[in-house]
Amino acid sequence: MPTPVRVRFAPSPTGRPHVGGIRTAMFNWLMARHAGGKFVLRIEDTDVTRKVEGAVEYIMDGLKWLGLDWDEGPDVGGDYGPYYQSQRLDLYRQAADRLVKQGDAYYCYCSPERLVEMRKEQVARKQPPGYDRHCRDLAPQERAQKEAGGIVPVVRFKVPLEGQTKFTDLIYGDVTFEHSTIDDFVLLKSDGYPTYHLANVVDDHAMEISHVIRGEEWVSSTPRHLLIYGALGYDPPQYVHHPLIVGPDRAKLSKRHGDVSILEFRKHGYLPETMFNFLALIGWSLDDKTELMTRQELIDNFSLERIGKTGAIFNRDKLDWMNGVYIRSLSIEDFTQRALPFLEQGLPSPVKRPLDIDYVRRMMPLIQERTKKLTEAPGLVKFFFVDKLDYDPTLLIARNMTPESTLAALDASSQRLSKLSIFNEESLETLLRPLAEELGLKAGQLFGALRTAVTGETATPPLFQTMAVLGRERCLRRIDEALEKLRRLSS
RNA sequence: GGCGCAUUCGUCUAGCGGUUAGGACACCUCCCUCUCAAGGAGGAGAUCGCGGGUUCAAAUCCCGCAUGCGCUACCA
Repeated sequence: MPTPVRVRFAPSPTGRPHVGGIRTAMFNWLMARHAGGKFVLRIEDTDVTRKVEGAVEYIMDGLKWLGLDWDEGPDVGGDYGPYYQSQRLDLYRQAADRLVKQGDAYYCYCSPERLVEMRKEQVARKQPPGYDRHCRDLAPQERAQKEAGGIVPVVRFKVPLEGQTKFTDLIYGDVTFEHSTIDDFVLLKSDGYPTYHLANVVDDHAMEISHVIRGEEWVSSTPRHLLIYGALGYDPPQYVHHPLIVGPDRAKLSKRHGDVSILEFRKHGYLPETMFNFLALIGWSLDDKTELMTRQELIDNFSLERIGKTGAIFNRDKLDWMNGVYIRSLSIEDFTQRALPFLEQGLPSPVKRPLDIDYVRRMMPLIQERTKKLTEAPGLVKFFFVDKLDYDPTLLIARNMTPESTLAALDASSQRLSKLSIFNEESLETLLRPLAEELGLKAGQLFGALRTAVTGETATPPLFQTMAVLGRERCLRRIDEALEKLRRLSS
């Protein structure tokens, strides 16, 4: 029987959840769900200096938003806890002690200053920087002396001087590293916390992780991990390194490329469905044509073999397009509910809150297919709410028209409109189309003038539907105001 | 500098010895049309990083080179 699939997402709580990290989590999650395995969340809070308050909540928030639920983790527990590395310090200490006792690791008393200096010299001499193994073979009395001097040592791994470590990555294939290129890295820091390398190995083993799916930035660390597994006598997991998401300059995507937190995307009006689908498609593909996939389709079809090998630029244009597709696919009620918070937030402050939900419901169908991001919604419906429209009066004058002809057209419209018995899309169309002809105008000319008069915009949803939602009173008042503007313009 | 990995339209990608190198976003044109969208139909855009091989045949296999990225911390 093959070992059960157990994968993990192991973020470091140093800030808001980066889309790259979330994509790593997603690949792990997809792997678990596809194989019927377990997805565990483990918090790697071993760097006290970079720890950010609230970061764990941000990370969980981001994961939950995308529906990446975990079977084991800090909040839900599990048989392999605790899931905060800061609560597993004994385990790392024991492992480090054992390695020292076995002769696979040693105490190092070198000061940070010495290490910096050493590296500076190495670089100056064009030597590869790396620990010079100063403390690797310290005599017992030398050690005692350092200890007596109050120096708290770190524990370093004793990397074999010769030989090589090979591994087969499920994406990149066979990778080989010469031991001579690996220096004696730190396992346990002087503050008693482990480094990533030690903690990662100890925990992945203890938690029976079957596949380590992580970013490509970790491939050069993998031989170190393998060396630790070997020294500890553990069987290593399968390694799966995936390519990174990069910025337009092809460098690893980071803060300096702008908003990279998954939470920012939510704030900017992207749907979780979009992000899920889009992120899955960066570096992974099903075939030569399928791009729009539901969460379930992604689970069903996911496979490690179809993850590519090259870093991908995050294509905002395509993200926006996809978000539009998902927005259009929403039921009108769903769309309304999702857009509502953005309207409450984004409409001009004089607009009374809470918003009149029935009124909102009537305009939402008009903007759904025009919305790419939920943040655009307020701008698209603003004219339904504001009292005074503020626009350039010359926008009222359509092509081949004058202030005078526009005035006449609007005036005629106003009179007819006030006498219209039913004020809906149909009746408006049957009234206004013939009117245009009667006035000797093209439909576009009359409608254009009315559009601007009634909305203050030149691009809006279809005129009759828009007017129907606005209602007769508002329309007539706005046409009056437009007439006023025109008169001021010509005088 | 060292080590590792990568390299197909502007971008994301399909391709796994024989294809007119396919699709998507963006772009352009046309249609629809009261504007804007959406939708439909087209178009342009890739000598598959470069140079050598192997082979009847290479984007696909091999070797060099170039370029890019990653790592090179008591950070992850």
